[in-house]
Amino acid sequence: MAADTREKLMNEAEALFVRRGFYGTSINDVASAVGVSKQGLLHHFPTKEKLYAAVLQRAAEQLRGLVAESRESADTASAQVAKVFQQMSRAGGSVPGITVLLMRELLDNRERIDEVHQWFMRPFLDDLVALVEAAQAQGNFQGSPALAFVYQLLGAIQYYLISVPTLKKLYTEKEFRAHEKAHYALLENILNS
Amino acid sequence: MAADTREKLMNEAEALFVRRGFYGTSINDVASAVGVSKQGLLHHFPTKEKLYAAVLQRAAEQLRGLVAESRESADTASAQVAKVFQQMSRAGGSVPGITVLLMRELLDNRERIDEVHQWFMRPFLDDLVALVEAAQAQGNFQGSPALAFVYQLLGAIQYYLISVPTLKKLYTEKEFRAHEKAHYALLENILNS
DNA sequence: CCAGAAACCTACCGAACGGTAGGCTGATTG
DNA sequence: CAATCAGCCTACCGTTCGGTAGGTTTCTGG
Repeated sequence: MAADTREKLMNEAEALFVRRGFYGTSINDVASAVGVSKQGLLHHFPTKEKLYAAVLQRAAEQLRGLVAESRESADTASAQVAKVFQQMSRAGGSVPGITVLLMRELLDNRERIDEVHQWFMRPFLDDLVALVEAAQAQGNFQGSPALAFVYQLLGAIQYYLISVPTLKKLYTEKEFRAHEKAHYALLENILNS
Repeated sequence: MAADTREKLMNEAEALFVRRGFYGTSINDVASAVGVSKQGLLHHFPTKEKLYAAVLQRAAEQLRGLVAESRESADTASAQVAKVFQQMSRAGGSVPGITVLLMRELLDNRERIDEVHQWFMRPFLDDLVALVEAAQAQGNFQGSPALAFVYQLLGAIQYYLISVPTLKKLYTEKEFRAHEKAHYALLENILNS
């Protein structure tokens, strides 16, 4: 039951950090959403930063897990790359939330030195770059260095993902659907180069 | 002097909202950074939201101004499009800050209804789409609807921009320079299609 | 020259923040 | 069976938050 509460706290914290960011989320909100007092939370995570770090760490592991999964489920390197980015770009599942967390990290940690920040991005980027380089060695994705290629895709995918709620408000249902379709077609096009 | 203080407050507020976001910025910080008491600030902007809205509005106007400028300085539609995105992707100037503001808006306003939010994005997007459609009518940027094309570029550019501080920490100076060069080359490539 | 508005101040408020102190309870274990 | 300890609680602390009340100075137009 202990690990259960801990996990519930992390789930709720992730959801709230995603929605409102680190400063916009209070540990009281997290705790009461789980049905636990603030001090119950502080028993598991002694400070708010520790809670945030735990959420980030788990998210980073999930991202790397996504790469590992794709590596197993497809045989050619280019298919593996396509699989990873397809998984990331689909709106269902836990990836969009992690995407928002990652973007918030990029925005918030622009100046302060944060060791958490480094292991959050670096291994994931390294995995992706290695995968793309393997595909390039087999003749795919020519024309740009692997990191630039990865970044182009990450940017297009994640920017679109965080824009979805806004786009739904800005455009009619029909317009949005058309844009959604065109967006995925454009990604497919890049992934088949 | 009155308008002067007001402008200084908006400048400082923009810088702090960019660095720490809405929740992470206190009106006290903004005021004392300008050398004014908190109530001096509240005289010009009666609530924190009003201050934030004023900053957003000005940023939106600057973005539209960027499009208007580019429209005058280049003759062909495709050259105008290229000019806009080149201006946006260069790190100097005020665009990166606005970019961060815009991304924070996308992240924070995912659920709450915010009329401010709408005019912040919509006119800028409409301008860009119109420009791209004009270029498409002359044979450029084929293959994707204008909005999807715009979004691909916005995503790649803005995601890279907010990543720069992190990338500088993750990679060596030499690696970063190489990535930077490859990134701009990739953008050029898209803009010449 | 003077009335009034604009600009800015000190003092204060209630609420919410992250965090500490210390107690209770039920399961584990020597 | 006693001791421990994780798990969780109530009560409280100092600080900071956005915002109000009300006064003072400075600029400005008739």
